[in-house]
Amino acid sequence: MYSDLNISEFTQQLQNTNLDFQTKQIKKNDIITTYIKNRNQICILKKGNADIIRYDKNGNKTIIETLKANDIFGEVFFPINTNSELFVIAKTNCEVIFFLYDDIFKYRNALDNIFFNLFLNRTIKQNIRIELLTKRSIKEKLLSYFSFLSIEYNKKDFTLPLSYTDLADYLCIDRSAMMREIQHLQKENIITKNGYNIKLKK
Amino acid sequence: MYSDLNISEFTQQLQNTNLDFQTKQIKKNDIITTYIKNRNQICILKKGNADIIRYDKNGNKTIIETLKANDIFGEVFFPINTNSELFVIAKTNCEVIFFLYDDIFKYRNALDNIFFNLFLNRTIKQNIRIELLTKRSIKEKLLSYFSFLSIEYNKKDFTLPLSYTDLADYLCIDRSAMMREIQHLQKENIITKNGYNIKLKK
DNA sequence: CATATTTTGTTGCAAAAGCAACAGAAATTT
DNA sequence: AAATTTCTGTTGCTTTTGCAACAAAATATG
Repeated sequence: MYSDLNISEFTQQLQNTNLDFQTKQIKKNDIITTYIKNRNQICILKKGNADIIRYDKNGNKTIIETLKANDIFGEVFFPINTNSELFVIAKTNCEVIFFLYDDIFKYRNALDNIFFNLFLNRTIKQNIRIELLTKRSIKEKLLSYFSFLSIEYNKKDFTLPLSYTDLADYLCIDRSAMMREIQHLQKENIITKNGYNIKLKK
Repeated sequence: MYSDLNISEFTQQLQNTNLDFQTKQIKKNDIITTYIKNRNQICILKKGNADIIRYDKNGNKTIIETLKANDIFGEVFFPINTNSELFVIAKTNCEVIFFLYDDIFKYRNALDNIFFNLFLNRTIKQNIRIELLTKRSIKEKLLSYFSFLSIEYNKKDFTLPLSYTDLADYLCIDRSAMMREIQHLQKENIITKNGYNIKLKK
């Protein structure tokens, strides 16, 4: 999309640095990687096609992302969440370069690092959004959102940073249907609510 | 999230470069920017909160992204689509730094540029995904997806790069409901379909 | 501080989407 | 090339979600 990418040239450049990386061949239908908290892997798909997928408790498969040659992926980009294990599956035979975030980070200067981090934070934020939007019901969307807030604030009770009207717009659902679902969550004793204050009861 | 961001330090560093940028104060509820094709703006929100929003033809507002201090945004990250004009609205008084992609790009060396582009392409890809997932109905999700393929291939007819089963997983919808909707699109004469071949009739 | 505007909370009803099931086609494996 | 597996196409039924509407509460504005 933006400018020319030449991964094989890039790979050659890599050889001339001290940057640690590994290249692997992966067979069709095999697992390229699973996202593991704190490993902070960054991968580049050099050849082939792959999917980042998740199965939820109802057995629904979600394709989180489809990957093709030159795509970058890895748990660095994904805020790992207890409820979901992510797999990257080779759809065809693949060639993959594996890095660690910290190794790449060392290779950058001060001004670059700021941009690097702004990009990284942006992509993590987008992934949170995608994680919410891929949930199949209003209830799951809400619970995932509350769970993210709970992790962010490191508390079981927190104040919504959004009005309910805005929250519905953010989750792309009908506000009245959302309010109904919040009532259900209270009746089922999963949350308590007091104005914008939400408490997760588990 | 990853490492320490210090935007005011960053701003000072910027003063010592020849990088072109502008800083503006924007009042609450004012429009910070609209996304305009080919302007390739990159912005950093230095202070305040803002939303990236879209109104669809039914008047549904969608919050595409919520922005807070240190967040990066701009049309560089968004594949602009004829159906949707995006606005960035200040939720509080804001201070914003404006750059152009090309100016920032000049400031980077060869190895960096590859990573820079990989990041950029990744974020664009995520935005496409978010764009699809924020659509309110199966019909709109399908039409948006077809529209993206049509733009990517630069043709009104194209072959799906996914099975129908996978497409449903990608769009997070039920396969049978999706097939039913594809039938409707054919009956309404909006598309023709022959196996994995789709033609947009407009 | 009185008035206007926006947001919340709620409901009955309509529409959309999901679920289950299965036959036939296509693709893959042995 | 036969057998197995996966995918498509379809349908009736159920559940979920959206829509419309409105009163009460909260917030913003002159």
